[in-house]
Amino acid sequence: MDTDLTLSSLRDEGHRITRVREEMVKFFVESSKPLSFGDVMRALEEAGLFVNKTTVYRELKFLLEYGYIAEVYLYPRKVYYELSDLRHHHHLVCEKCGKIDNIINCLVDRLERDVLKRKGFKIKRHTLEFYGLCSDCLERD
Amino acid sequence: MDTDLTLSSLRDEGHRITRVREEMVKFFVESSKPLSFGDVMRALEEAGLFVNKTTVYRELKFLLEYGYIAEVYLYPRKVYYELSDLRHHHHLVCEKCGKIDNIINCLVDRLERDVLKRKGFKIKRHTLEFYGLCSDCLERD
DNA sequence: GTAAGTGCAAAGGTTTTGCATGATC
DNA sequence: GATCATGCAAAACCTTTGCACTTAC
Repeated sequence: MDTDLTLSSLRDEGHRITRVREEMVKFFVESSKPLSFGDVMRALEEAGLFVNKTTVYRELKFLLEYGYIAEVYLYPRKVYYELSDLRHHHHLVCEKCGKIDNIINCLVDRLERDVLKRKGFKIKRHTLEFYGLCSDCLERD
Repeated sequence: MDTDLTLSSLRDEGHRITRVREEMVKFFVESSKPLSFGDVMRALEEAGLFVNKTTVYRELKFLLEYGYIAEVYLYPRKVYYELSDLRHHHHLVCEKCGKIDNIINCLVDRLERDVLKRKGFKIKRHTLEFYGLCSDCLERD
């Protein structure tokens, strides 16, 4: 999804396009990794938009509510947000530098059928996060 | 690990065994699922121990610090704790009733070798959580 | 007796709410 | 101009800290 398409979609659904909304959508579309509340605040400031934190919290909630972004919970105890229409993927979290990367291959589907059979649990979705050392930190070791 | 062994281990490491510590260790040993801060508070009250929340937070921190329990982050935005010496496993979280169950088979190891090869990311650990409907909620549907 | 655990109150951090003002359509 | 977005202050919520008191060893 690109920024303009997303904004059109928002407009079509009857939502207003404010400066903050526009910038935040842009950040999410252009980001290759999940963004925290702080990441968004910082990005807005860097774009010259000095917005109140309440507004950012409300906008995140808005984008969540209308399904444009999704929440991701990563160690240590932090909430991140990312576009919800990304291809199903998982995260690589470097435990040294904190860098987050995505991997888009998911081999868990087979497991899911197995779990339903063994536990009678109908899986609707899953999260899979890997923690370790990114290639940069591996080299520096 | 059983309760007495864990308490002996704590004693051997020079830690004191208080009533709160003893009960909390017991809860964790006997629980088949991760416990939240609130779960622990409630369990203590049910055992007739009306303990200050500060004490519970401190005890959780203590058990974490000495590696007796580990943190688990589950939707929606909640921290849980579980024994850290459990066999490697994953969680089944029912999105309707909130019940949490464990599954002890992990087929992700193969994936990890793959990720190192493709991304140069050295995986040290991973978390895998399944969200869906437990067998009880499936039946009631 | 000493070191560690506990309770209470207060402080920190993060997220939400209420209400008056401002912007978008 | 009606509705939605925003800023500010205050509240709510969760977790931690400081300090005096108590308990385990």
